[in-house]
Amino acid sequence: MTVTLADVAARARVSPATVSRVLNGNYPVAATTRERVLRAVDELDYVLNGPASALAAATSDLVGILVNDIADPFFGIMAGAIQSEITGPGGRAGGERLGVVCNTGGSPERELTYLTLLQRQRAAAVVLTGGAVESPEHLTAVSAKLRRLSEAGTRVVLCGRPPAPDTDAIALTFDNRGGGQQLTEHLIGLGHRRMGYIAGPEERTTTRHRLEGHRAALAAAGIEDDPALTVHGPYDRRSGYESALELLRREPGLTAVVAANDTVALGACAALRESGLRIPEDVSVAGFDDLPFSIDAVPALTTVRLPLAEAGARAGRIATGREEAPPGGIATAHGELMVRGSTGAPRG
Amino acid sequence: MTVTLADVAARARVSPATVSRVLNGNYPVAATTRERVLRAVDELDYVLNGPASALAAATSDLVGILVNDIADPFFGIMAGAIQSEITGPGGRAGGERLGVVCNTGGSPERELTYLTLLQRQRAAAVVLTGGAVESPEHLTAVSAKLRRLSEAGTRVVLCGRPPAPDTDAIALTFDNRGGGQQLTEHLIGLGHRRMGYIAGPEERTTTRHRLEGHRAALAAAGIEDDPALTVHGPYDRRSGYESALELLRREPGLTAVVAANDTVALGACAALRESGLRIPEDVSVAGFDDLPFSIDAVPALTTVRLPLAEAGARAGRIATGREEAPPGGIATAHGELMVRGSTGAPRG
DNA sequence: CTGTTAGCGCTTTCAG
DNA sequence: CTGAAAGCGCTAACAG
Repeated sequence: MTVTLADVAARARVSPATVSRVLNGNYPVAATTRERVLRAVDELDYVLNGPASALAAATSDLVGILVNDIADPFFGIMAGAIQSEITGPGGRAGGERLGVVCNTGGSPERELTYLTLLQRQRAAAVVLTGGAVESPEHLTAVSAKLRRLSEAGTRVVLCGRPPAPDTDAIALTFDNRGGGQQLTEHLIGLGHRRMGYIAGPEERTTTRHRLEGHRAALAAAGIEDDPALTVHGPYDRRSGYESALELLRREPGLTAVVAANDTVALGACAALRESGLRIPEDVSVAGFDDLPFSIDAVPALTTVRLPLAEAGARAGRIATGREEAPPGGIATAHGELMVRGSTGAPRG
Repeated sequence: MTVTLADVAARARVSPATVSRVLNGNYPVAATTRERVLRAVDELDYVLNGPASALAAATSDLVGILVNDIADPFFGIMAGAIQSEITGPGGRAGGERLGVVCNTGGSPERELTYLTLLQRQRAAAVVLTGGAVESPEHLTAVSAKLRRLSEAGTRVVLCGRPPAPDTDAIALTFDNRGGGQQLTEHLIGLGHRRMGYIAGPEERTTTRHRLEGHRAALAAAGIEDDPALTVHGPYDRRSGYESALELLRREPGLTAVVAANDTVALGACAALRESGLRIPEDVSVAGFDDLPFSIDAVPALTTVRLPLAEAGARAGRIATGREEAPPGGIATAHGELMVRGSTGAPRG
């Protein structure tokens, strides 16, 4: 029914082994033989059977990319960069790898499920993006899974995620702490003293690191860190909107709002505006990530640019073995402060 | 080295077939035997070999989702909805399907490549999202590929994409033409007569349909369709920015700009603002899609909301056989006009 | 309800 | 440089 490698072999009048060799291109084959085989492949419209090939070779051309939220450009940009480095010539059979992105929705269970699914597929590599959940059980469960994957020959790369202790995973992290600190220092430099902070979900590393940077800046400037001025919520617009309102309620004298990321910042802007406050005259607002839409906010958002695409591309290359792992298996990329219209000196 | 089904069988003191049966859960097995097997699986930390299983069963648990641009929330929202309906219990082995998204970058070649890769993996289903490229060669190539996939038992679903003639593909399309028409009718109703149109890439169906709707509205109102007032470009912010400038150059008397989608509209807004024009007092602006950020534009964007998540979820269910295909294999979802602050009556 | 027996289609030594 | 043969790990009849 469906065309198999044996059919191709018959048509090209060679053995199946030879066909396999030309398809995989990893073994010397006479030019004329190769051509004959290729012609037969073409004429029969043959497509290699991936599962059979993966079974025999004990590894597949699949590369999994895990993201927390596929609808969020933060992950979309990284995933796109990773995938474009992965897909293309260089895989085993037929020379093509299959880079696929899996959406965990931020759920630790789904992350584990996907990891198992990819392990089951004997994936060639797995790239995990975005902050990790810090619950101890999940951390050990993920580490164990990653170790098992490594043992089975799957390359594991973390992109924009802190290193996983006790694993062979290569980590390309972002300096969220440093970025957060820079941002708050900028605000302090403008004269702000009463600043609200809209943080991400409590248990994520990204949240914690950005917040730590913020607090480090406050401490360095001798500003008291009032716990009432920090509110946690998901990384979405709605959280920004509601948290900004809550902060205003708690401290009407606020002169600036620092948000966990750009999306949250946009929500905060909406809330402030609806409360009759001007940005930045009455309240300054800052975000994080510098996603494409941030420059279109009115006023344009002050934020910290993260090299999302660059890190993703590098992760993709490392995952496919086309680039060396960084020394020690860890590399840190720094953010760049982008000062724009949404921050200014406080009133009075 | 790695644990196989035979190891589990040995430990549970049953035959490999029995282990397979409890794992696939598609065959009666005594409760006590099942339990014994499950325990062995657990103790051995056994993970099914996907390729072997797929080879033997002649189908895999992979479901591919093709998107044009993974960094664009338009696709992210659809892909997320599709994937969440796909992943989860219901697959063959171990009860889990692997929904994976593939980023074509809008390139017809990469689309075909991914399709071949998925065919090679014996994917259970494939969902293609977003507008298709209309070049005749590509159209026939894709149709041929989809036919081949269907023949091999892969379910094919199109989501937000026009039907593919001569294939068995189920199509869930959007009424882009109707949406475009409504939007322009709204502008005409406000009194606009000189409107610029920033269209998407020339060869895509989505572009053509939205433009046709716009023109239909013009024609119905007896407004001449000046070709100079339509500019084509990619579906990105930059195109919106530059095209708006170009339109202004061609027709300084413009009172409204209709954009191919929200992202383009945002770019246009930036250009207008920088040209010293107020929105909507001097120029009205409208988008399409109603992506989450559109409500945060200042002023909020008038646009057409498309049921992205709903369509994606349905596509996911159809792809996994949990929902009937619509009659005739085609269903059309309509957009909803969202009138917001970015459109108003023209000057004078 | 459970075991036995053939493969699924490819890769990979091992010989030539 | 090419062929023959032995599986890879699982599923699916077919018996029992």
